[in-house]
Amino acid sequence: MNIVNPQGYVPREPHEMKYMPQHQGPMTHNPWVSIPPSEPSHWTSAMHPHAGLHQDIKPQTSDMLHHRTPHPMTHGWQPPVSSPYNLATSSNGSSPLTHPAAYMNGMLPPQMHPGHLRDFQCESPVTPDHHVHHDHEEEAPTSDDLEAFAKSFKQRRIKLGFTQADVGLALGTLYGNVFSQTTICRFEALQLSFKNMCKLKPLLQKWLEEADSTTGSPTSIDKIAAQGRKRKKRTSIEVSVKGALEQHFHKQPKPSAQEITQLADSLQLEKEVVRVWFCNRRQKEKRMTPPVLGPNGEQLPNNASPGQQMTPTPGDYIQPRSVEMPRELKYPAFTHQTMHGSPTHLPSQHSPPGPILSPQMPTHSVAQSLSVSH
DNA sequence: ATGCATGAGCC
DNA sequence: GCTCATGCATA
Repeated sequence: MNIVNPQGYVPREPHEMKYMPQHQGPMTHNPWVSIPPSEPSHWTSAMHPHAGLHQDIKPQTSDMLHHRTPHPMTHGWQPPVSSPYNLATSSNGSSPLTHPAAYMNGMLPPQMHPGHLRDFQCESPVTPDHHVHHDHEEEAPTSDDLEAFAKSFKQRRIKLGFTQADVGLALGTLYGNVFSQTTICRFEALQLSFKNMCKLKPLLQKWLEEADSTTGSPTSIDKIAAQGRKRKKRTSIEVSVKGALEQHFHKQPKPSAQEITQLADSLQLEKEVVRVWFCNRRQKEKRMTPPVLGPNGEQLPNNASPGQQMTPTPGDYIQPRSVEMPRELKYPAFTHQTMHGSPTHLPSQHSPPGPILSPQMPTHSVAQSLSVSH
């Protein structure tokens, strides 16, 4: 009763098209709708495990810029009408949303490496020869820095009249790395991993500088609509079922394949759904983990300190990639409440039954170390 | 703003 | 199969 689409991908309702690019072809509808379900029981993998145009795979380089329709729109950018912001706070009547794009055509600032953001290290975000003395340190932001930056970023972004989506897009045209509204949103809300925050900060910082120095968006709005891949329709898990999952999560954050199968079976969910749920739950845990603050307010790496890890079992995954915390190590002091300027809604689903099993200590941290596999 | 999903990289 | 970065779709 809890699953929305028991049989896999479901054709999307047309009305769901949220943000359609203004100048998109009239029939650029949901890609996956039109694709004939050759595999009724499976959503994606069956289709084309490897198409060349996955939009998920970030178009690292600026090639996406070149896909753009060649219209000479220097001013083609139109303020997102849907955005409550654009008109909002432009104190000066001058609309900031127009501007001759200086280096919008895929030119990448020297310091950016479009293709290798993943390799970015918080420790060395910039090349040594690029030691500018901005009033912002790009070398190794502390979580305080990040928090402050994120906050001011959001503020200024709004002032300038841009939406999160605008920014994400602009990053694409400017540096060749497009990001979604989601990501920008999470950045502002500090809901990314520390490392990820570090990675994005310089980009956003740069954008910000651009944005308010030019008072406009150098962007050409171009949405490379999602194309190609078919995406499974989001499964909606019933509250009660979620409760059950949560419960299991507390007992066992990393259930074995068999346990998953079992659980899936008893909850009448697809195994994959359950597996993914746990993955996501763990991921979420990592960022929502209560700031395990030390006595003086110092924080402890709730991110499962790789350094101090005792004996990782094969099944236990210990951040292989550089996830080194900066000296300050203050990572997720980030909590939804702290950051979100709007105390408007505290996600009810977000407050997990924390106090249920472990009133005494951070369960997850422990769980993280306790490898459960096998 | 966030839940569920995808895919790369790694083990 | 896991983590992690990221995003579509949706509440």
